[in-house]
Amino acid sequence: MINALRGMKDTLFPHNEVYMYVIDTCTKIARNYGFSLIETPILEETALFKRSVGESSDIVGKEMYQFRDKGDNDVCLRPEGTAGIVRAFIQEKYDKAGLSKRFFYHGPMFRYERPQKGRLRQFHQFGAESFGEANVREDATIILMIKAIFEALGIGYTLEINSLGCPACMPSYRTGLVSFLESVEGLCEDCERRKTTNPIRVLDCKNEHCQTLLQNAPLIVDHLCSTCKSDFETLKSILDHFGMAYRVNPKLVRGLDYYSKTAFEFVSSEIGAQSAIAGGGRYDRLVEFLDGKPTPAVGFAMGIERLMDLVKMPESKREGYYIAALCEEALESVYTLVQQKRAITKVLTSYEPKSLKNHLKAADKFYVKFCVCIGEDELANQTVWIKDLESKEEHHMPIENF
RNA sequence: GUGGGCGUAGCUCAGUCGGUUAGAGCAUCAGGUUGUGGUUCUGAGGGUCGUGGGUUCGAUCCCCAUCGCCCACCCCA
Repeated sequence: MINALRGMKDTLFPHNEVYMYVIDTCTKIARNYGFSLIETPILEETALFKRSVGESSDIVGKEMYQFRDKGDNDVCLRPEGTAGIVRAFIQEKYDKAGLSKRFFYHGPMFRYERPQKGRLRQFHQFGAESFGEANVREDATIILMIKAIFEALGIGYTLEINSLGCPACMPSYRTGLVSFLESVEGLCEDCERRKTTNPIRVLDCKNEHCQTLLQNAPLIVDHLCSTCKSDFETLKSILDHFGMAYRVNPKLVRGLDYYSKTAFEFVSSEIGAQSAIAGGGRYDRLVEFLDGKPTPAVGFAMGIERLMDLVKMPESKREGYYIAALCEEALESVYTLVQQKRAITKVLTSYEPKSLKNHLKAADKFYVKFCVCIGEDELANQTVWIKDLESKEEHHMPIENF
């Protein structure tokens, strides 16, 4: 027997109903915010991710599904959505046109990791990217949009925000932090490694000993330039104004290299260790990193599988018909009726004549609203017998009126 | 890559301190006399006890290996 690859799942009913519900809800809200759908290829040139996500990140370093195709191109299954969209934005020359554009997307992403709760090798994200808008209100808008989505889906969460600074203030903070870290003795192995790869992440270490050593570490929020600082204040005041509760987490670092200024993460406490359900922020420099004209941008992505456990689905309703025969002679007219009715609504049937009791059981299991049967009496009178499975009302009607 | 846990019916799991026909619940199917569902009653089908090897008179149980799944670390959605 051949099974699906590790970390890759089939999605079947009723699980995929939840998936569709999430996508539909997100899509509707994103449209209200002026975003339009973009679809980019799942396979892209490896260089795209190396340059955008960053060589130093784990994603590029060890988690990419990378291979050579038959034309000897170095390609990758996309590990995240933003890079491809930025590529498309530039390829369409929207950067040169100086247009502001808002896109949303959803689909599979691939990372070669050990699967665990809330982590798959093929997983799905819904996300949105806004290009050309430097105003911090756009950052706030995106956070409020996610808030609207989670409220619509009935998902509880907490929001953490941070500012990562900009090219004016981040580099000097970073060197300051690194020299602080150099002065500290006894950091854990991971942190020693992070000192060079991603020093800010040291602040986020879960090792208690490290945390005590880091008590006096400099924090980026205390070293923001005046622009970043006032933007961060504006962001917070907008969130306050709209009743969006948040916690400033000065140690919040987005995993991907391209973020600047606003960084945020929506977290759920109900889904295991992988608790980030949405994350995003501003990435004003990514477009130029990918050879486009400098264009400010901000976006987010949410992990659909992580959401699916939390979604409260609306109650499903009985829908459609079950149409079946009580005797051999009725099979043909049943089959015809079924095909006719399927032009209008959901119809299930049985190819075998069975007892009324069996058909009712089947109809109930399929969760349709009406059970329709044709037997000897109905054939003789050219009628159908129809029962509403909710109200339990039943009656006959002429077959041509059905 | 590193830890820990687990593989017995379609699903969720019992169980055998190693002993003869391996169990339950749910699900499925068939019945409870004439054509009435979601509740109930009766019955049936369905398992090479993950795979391979070893120990033993005898292994689903003990040992080794292997594969797979889950959870956690790392990192992220």
